[in-house]
Amino acid sequence: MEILIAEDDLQIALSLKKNFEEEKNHSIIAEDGQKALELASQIRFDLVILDWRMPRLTGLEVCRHLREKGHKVPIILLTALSDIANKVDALNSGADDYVTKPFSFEELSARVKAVMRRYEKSSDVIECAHFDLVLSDHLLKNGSKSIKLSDKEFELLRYFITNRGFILSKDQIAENVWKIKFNLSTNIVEATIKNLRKKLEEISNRNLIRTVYGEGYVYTPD
Amino acid sequence: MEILIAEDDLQIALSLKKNFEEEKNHSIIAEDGQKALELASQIRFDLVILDWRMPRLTGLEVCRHLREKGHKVPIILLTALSDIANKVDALNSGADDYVTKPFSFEELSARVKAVMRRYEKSSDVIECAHFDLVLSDHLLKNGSKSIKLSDKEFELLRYFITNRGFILSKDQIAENVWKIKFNLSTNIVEATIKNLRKKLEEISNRNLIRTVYGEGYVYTPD
DNA sequence: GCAAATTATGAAAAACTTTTCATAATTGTT
DNA sequence: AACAATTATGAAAAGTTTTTCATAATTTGC
Repeated sequence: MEILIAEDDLQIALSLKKNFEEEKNHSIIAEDGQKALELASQIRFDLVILDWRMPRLTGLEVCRHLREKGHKVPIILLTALSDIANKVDALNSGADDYVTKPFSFEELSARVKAVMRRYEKSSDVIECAHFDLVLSDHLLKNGSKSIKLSDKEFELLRYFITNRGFILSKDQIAENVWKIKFNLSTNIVEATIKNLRKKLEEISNRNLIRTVYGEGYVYTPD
Repeated sequence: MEILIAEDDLQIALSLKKNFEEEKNHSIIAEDGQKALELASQIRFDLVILDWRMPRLTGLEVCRHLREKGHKVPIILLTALSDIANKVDALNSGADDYVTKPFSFEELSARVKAVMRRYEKSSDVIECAHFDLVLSDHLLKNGSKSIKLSDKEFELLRYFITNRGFILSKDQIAENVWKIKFNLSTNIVEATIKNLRKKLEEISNRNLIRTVYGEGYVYTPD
């Protein structure tokens, strides 16, 4: 992992660098805000750690500039200040998290992991028990097979997955997937569920969508 | 937004509920960990707030159980403890964030917003200069409009975006987007570029795909 | 076990997407 | 400016997806 450490206190910066290196991560130190902004604009980092108080540009300013330019890199702010207004500012500036000084490397590391987990989780693939769902490709995948879902099948499955374990009525499904106030004169939900079930069966050899008579359907991944 | 507040101190719980309601959010209070787990398993919440110290099950235990069952709902832990080990535990348990008691509603609210922002934005959206591209929906969006791309248009645009600034030959495009060894007897690339250009023009009022005569096409977002 | 309600399914119809093809417009070269 | 090559475009043809509809199968309560 490539980390940018923006911190003017060289003692802290070097200590962080050493600790990150023990975790097999590579880091680059920027000694002021301006340098940090330049580096982050030129090099692709996996994580940016910004000290709040720095010469030339504060961490908050660097963070805002990066977000304005559309950079999505995970950012953690280090702040020596403990008052609430600043914490609120930090989170509203587009930073993903902040750590209050003084902190142990252990605490920073836990926050880094949490932030990275969030970024990874919100990735393009939802890993389900019996298959992976590739969001941007609308593709069901397992080790050997790969099945393309139609638009409606995909949206239906996504709705089921985000509400796994809950009974979803046909009205609810129609409203959320088809975005129509449900009009009982159609059985489009049943028809699409039939097609989705067929593809889910093909990939998982299971019936993952259970019918609850009179109430609706439940998606149960187990 | 539907919020679950798990907090045994009724005074705190009711104060949170009142504050959330002022922000037009609906909340349900669970007075112990067991209740919280049951509610979260039955009802679909947009956010779960768990007090650390609760009768029957601690917030941490509720959090772990929910994550084990595959629930992806955003979770924020409230902790009265300030020692590092617990903060680390909190983030490693699958919670998205934690707030240390005592806290102001303002601080909790900022954290809620940060957590929700992360869940919503995630990496499902590529923010381009003149529009957003929603990957899973194959949708071009700006403030006012929303245009659906067909599968091929989407894959073509994604290929252009990931290779912005580079001239891409028709052979390259055909090989990467259509996954066919190119067979010069078709003008499918030109045809699809025409349609994609029309939609990009509609959303951005610009010709973002430039033709380089004899060489190919370049996507230039500026 | 029967009747009423509900859900499942195959197939036709309607609506879209993708591809092809013929022709028009543009570009670079001489 | 004229030409040859390349790219753009409208429209038809082929292929998919979405929706509808009629009928079959299943479930629940009596």
